[in-house]
Amino acid sequence: MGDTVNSSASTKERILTAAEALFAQRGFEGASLRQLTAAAGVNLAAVNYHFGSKDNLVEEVFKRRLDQLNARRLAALKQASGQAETDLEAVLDAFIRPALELSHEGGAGLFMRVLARAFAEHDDSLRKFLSDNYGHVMRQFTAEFARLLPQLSKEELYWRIDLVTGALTHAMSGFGIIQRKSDVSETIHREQTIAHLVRFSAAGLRAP
Amino acid sequence: MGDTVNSSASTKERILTAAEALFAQRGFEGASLRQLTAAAGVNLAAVNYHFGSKDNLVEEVFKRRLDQLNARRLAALKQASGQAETDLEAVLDAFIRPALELSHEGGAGLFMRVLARAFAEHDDSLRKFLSDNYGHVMRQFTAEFARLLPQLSKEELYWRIDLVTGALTHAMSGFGIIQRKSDVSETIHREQTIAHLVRFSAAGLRAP
DNA sequence: CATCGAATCAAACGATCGTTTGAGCATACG
DNA sequence: CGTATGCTCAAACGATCGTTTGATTCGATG
Repeated sequence: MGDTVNSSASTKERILTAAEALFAQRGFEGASLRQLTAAAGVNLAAVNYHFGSKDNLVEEVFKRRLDQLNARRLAALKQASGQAETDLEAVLDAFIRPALELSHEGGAGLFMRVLARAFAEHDDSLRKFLSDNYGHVMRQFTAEFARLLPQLSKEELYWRIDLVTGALTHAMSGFGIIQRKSDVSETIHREQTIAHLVRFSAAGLRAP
Repeated sequence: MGDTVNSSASTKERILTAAEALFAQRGFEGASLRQLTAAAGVNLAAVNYHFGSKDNLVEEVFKRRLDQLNARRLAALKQASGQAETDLEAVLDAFIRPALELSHEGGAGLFMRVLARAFAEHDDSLRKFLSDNYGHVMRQFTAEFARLLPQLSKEELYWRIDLVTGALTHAMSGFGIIQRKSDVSETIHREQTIAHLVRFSAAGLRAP
């Protein structure tokens, strides 16, 4: 296993990139700072020097990608809801596409596995962290869904959005039975995944 | 934090029960044998004596619950598909209900968080393990879904079952925004969860 | 050129990890 | 009674963990 980082990047960037990939592979506790710094090609002490602690590094890895995801989702939602006739599929696409795009790009493109793992870690401090960094985006999407699905009660709507999130997280984690075939490009596979998710979710949201 | 185990159970049982709860809380690598044996009220060496290694213990924890889940799902499917007119909702109930029941009972009732975490861990050996222990059950459900949804191509069907699994896993992990309110009993909350999952999934499976 | 501060380095720190050891205890069997 | 067997126990093993230290390097600044 060779280095996976661009040696021209700054030490901080190289640590973040290597950490993202290694956390996705081995988990937060399973990935040691020695493995991490070796993969990044930096000194062991660099993590504590630049980030203070391993926990802070974990938080920075999250923040970096969550900020991207939030920004792309909001931009996509703004465009979708700006149309003359906004439809449910367009809003779902704005919700789903940025997440899947981020899970296939950037460094080793493994951030979403990290996120899926974090979902399973499931402690309250993480819940609060995600709520603080995610809440306003989810509220905007929820409002748009509520406008498009006026027949649903608030509780019913929350439930269904939650289930859409579950299906999306599962698809992003790459754990499902569906594996990309070698004769299908990654881009095409992603588009198929998005199409399946949007169709399935739209029907689920519209359920009688 | 006091002991959480019945002191009358055998050492092996007490280890399994404590391990299930602690793995769910702290993860497989985060939960140490010293925490685990202390919670179980047994000696540190007891794990290696009875299970050989920590890895074997993890596997036993999985096997114990997966066997239960498989048996209940197959029994429920047999009953559902034995009806004169089997409908999609009944098969989905047979798929979903045993999983949610198991996630709310047994020891601290936390096994499904362990499973959800394992989904996120996501390495190939685990995939193979789950495939070996899960495969025949999933094949039976898939066959029944295929009979009830003849308009779907095989690939389309696999995709949608996978998304149902994602929604179910997410709901089981308890991470969603929906929290049980204190004035709702656990049983009622579970029934509501099942109802939402079945309705959402049925619509998703039937999507045009 | 001299000096200062940021960055990097090898080395070591104490803590904790999974596992092993060998003695001690209890019950069952001849 | 003597011994064999299954189990529990305190203690220790080496390995690895995150973190800290103090020296060293290096470019920028006065």
